[in-house]
Amino acid sequence: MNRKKATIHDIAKELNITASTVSRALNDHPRISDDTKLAVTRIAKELRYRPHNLAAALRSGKSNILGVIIPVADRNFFGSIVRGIEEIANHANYQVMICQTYEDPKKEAAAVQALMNSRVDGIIASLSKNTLDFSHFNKVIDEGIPLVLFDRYNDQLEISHVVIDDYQGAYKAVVHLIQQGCRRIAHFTNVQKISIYRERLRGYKAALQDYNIPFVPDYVIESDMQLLDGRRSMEKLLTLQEIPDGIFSSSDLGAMGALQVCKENNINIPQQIAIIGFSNEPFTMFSDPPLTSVDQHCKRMGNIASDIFLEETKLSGTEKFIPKKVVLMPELVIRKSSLRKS
Amino acid sequence: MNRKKATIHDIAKELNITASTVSRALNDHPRISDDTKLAVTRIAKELRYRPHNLAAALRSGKSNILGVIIPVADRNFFGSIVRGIEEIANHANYQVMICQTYEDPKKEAAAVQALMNSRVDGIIASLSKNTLDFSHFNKVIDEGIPLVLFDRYNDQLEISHVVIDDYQGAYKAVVHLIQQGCRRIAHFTNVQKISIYRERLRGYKAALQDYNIPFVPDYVIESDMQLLDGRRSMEKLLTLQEIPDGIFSSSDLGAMGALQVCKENNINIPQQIAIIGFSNEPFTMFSDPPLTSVDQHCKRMGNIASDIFLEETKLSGTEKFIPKKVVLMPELVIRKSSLRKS
DNA sequence: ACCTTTTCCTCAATCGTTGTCAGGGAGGGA
DNA sequence: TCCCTCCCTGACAACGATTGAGGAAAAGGT
Repeated sequence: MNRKKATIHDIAKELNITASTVSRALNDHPRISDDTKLAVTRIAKELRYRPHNLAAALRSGKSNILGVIIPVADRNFFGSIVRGIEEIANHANYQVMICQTYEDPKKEAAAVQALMNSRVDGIIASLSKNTLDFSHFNKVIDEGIPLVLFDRYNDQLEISHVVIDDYQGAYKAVVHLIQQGCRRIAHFTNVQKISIYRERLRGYKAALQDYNIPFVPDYVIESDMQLLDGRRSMEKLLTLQEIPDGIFSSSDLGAMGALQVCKENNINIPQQIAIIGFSNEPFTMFSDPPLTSVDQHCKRMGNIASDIFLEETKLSGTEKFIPKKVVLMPELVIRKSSLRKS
Repeated sequence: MNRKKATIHDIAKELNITASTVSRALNDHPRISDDTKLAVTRIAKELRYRPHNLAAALRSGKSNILGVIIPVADRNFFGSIVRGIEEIANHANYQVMICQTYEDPKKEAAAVQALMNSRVDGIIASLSKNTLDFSHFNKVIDEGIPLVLFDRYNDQLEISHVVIDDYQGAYKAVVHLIQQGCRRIAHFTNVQKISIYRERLRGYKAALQDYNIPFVPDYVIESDMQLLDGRRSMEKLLTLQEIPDGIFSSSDLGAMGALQVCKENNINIPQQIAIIGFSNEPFTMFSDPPLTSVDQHCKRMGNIASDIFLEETKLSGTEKFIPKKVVLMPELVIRKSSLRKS
């Protein structure tokens, strides 16, 4: 019977008042008497009234939707981020709209456009690995829509962002290796397009220097750092005259690949070669030996990104917010793959 | 300068035509001349016109938003599902809106409500573990909004859903154990509220029966099947007079816990005890020995859920769709934790 | 009794698009 | 020449909510 949904007009008619009053009553407007508010909410319940977010959004210019752009949803890191974002956003009464870029800059631009068309109140995003042209993000800024980037960032941009201190993370990891007695430390890194990998490399070099360990170019191997890449990189290392006695990989998968190859060659980990990964993916704790890794506090990163968005939203309208940068200190999670002395 | 966004009216004014015509031109309406279409798109680009999805949604009653409800985003299973859903939905021009329930039925009901208020065109959801009251889902059905459940399902409902054949998955796993020579096979399961665990238990029992292996109640252990639960369960098993020689766990984490305890007790895996998990989480391939597990084809499940949604959307309006059930055959991924004979 | 304040509510416009209905102009057939 | 189509476009009213301005009634002060 009640096929059609009830609107504020229906409530208004029922009570012989206007829709305006109903609207204000429902929004707890101070200049509406408690009596009417009560009556309105009562009838609203009776008629099973449900607010029409779209209509409200259209009129008010506020959709209460937060757009999130991630490379892929099925990686622990991004899943955790999404969780962290949603946790906070939801409490502030925002719905989260998700887009995946699959690391494709074109899809990234399309996602931005789609979210803008949906009139999201803000966007939280992580750059795709291959993004070089950032004009789609500038559009967002130009429109005055709060934008927060996380993890992957580019210094050309002046946008709020939350990242971890990749430099420190790498530094800590390498220092730990040194303290465990490693002197020939290799490093797996990605092509140097994206700042996080540059920073980690920088941290790696700095640690070596601080401990007077010579930097050996042959020990730095570039790849995509997936499992297979890690294996190949390790195999390459094994052909050197001076085989490394420690590896700091910028990805956990890369580290795992190396670990597998070492085991297959009966190389003792950590005694002969100590290994450290990056990201603290869930699988790191289950390998044998468990893999030491650098934790990025993913969920927290998501929380903070949401917080920044909310802040900027609040400020919005007054004047343009100055970009805010939050740097989280990563945490070295020490496990057996790097622990020589117990 | 162009602070305000261009609307179809702006385009119309520019060309001395009406907004209706512009709208039709942009939507490639057949009764608009190619000339006007061209002119419109040209001016549209010039004015940087961007469609206002909300306005269109309000008017047309179609938001092109698909709601997704999952327990949590930071678990591989659900991340993959989300990815699978978005992949398809995005191609069909839908945006995906995400809600997490954290396994809380109240949050689940709230999520349904929120999505309905956002006038999503459909909802894809997985039940929270503790949901017993399904009225919020019935509301969705009553409103005629396509609803698709995945993985976790309840037979009280008559709703389209896509699940894997948990019975077969379990059956295959246990048969594999038997073929590897196991005769005393234990099973880790969850409390029996949710059908997937009941089905797996059923498959377990059936396999035993088919191979004339007696069912030993002591070998079935109920828990939440997290890592620690798995450990405790294994410890419990080790106190029995007849220690099992095979374990089929309904979760990978549970299996991992058992595996850890076995290794700590110098029990050879798989020779003394063979172990199989369920879900084929990423970490299963990295443990030592790698863990045999049952793959659920998560991403594919997401794809199919999206497909069903799209189908129902197409049918919608004609008559009510009959609920569709898709059952995926799970795949036993055999790794060393269960492989005795090479 | 009169004027001022408060308190509470109504009016009407508006957000950007789309669907319906009607109409103008060109072209063809008789 | 007239009428009938066929194409294309215009006009207008929704969709459901919010918002600012304005006004009636009640309350308060002198």
